[in-house]
Amino acid sequence: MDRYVELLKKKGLKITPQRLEILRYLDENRIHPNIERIHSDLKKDNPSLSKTTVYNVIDDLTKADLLQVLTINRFEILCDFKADPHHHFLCKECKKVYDLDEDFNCHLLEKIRSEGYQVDEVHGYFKGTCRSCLNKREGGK
Amino acid sequence: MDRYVELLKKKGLKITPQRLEILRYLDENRIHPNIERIHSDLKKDNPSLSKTTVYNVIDDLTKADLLQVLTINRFEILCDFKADPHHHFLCKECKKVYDLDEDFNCHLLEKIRSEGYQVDEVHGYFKGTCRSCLNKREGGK
DNA sequence: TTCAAACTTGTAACCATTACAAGATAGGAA
DNA sequence: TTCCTATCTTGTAATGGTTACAAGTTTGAA
Repeated sequence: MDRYVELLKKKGLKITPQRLEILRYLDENRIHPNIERIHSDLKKDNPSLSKTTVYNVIDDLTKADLLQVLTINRFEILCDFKADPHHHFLCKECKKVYDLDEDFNCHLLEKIRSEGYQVDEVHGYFKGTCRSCLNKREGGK
Repeated sequence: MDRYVELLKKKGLKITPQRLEILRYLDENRIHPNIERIHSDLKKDNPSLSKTTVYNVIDDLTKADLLQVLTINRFEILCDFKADPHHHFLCKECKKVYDLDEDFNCHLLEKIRSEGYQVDEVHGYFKGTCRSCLNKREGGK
């Protein structure tokens, strides 16, 4: 059985071509695309795809914990296929968002849990300038 | 000299009553208010205060590194008087944002710096349920 | 095969944020 | 102190991403 069909079934969601396409797209394109990007890319193969559907599907899949939505900046919603939880680096020059695969070894998390908070999500957003943009600056001198 | 006048002067910003009021308000009310809340609270003493001014001042003060803007959720901009950098916990039930004063002891930060990234900001957003809401649940049983 | 619930689509509405222009203010220079 | 210009504040209008809605379609269980 198709990997994405299985994911949807496991969550009790109906199998639709739109959901499968969006899941596959996000799994195969780990570029943290915004809604506009997802819509315009998938429209190429499915011209009738509505932007409203992209919003709806992203909502459904996020609620089902198959995706996560990044709020790393206030200008757009970025979508991220959620395999393992991981953190993110936003380059303020080229606006690219990089995955940080390693977990931060986090004392604070244990501490706030011990204080009685129930922690469901941990988002680490690092912002600055990526190596590629730093190199360009050097080169430009 | 007034503390807030000093802050603005240090950053080369003009001293205006609106900027002073907003700075003072955010310093004295560490509740991570959104634009609407800041505007409606300050309007009480200054009825002519425009919401556009609130937006402008928040922008200016953020650029001057006197404030930070939280993008902990995608529904609103929350403003935070920036003393020391610190992280945040969002309770998904009562929507309150708590300050986490302790730094997370972060290996990942050192690691990505060592890989050549220039890191200017670290935002830690923890989400879940706060103790107060957990207690209410227990009590409600 | 049937059928109700759920999903997709397009359009219209919403509303937070931004753009803009006119008037007011701050603060350095004379 | 007065003047003058750059900057700031204000209200209104425009923008554009997101959501609401209703009609038509599809899914999947019976």
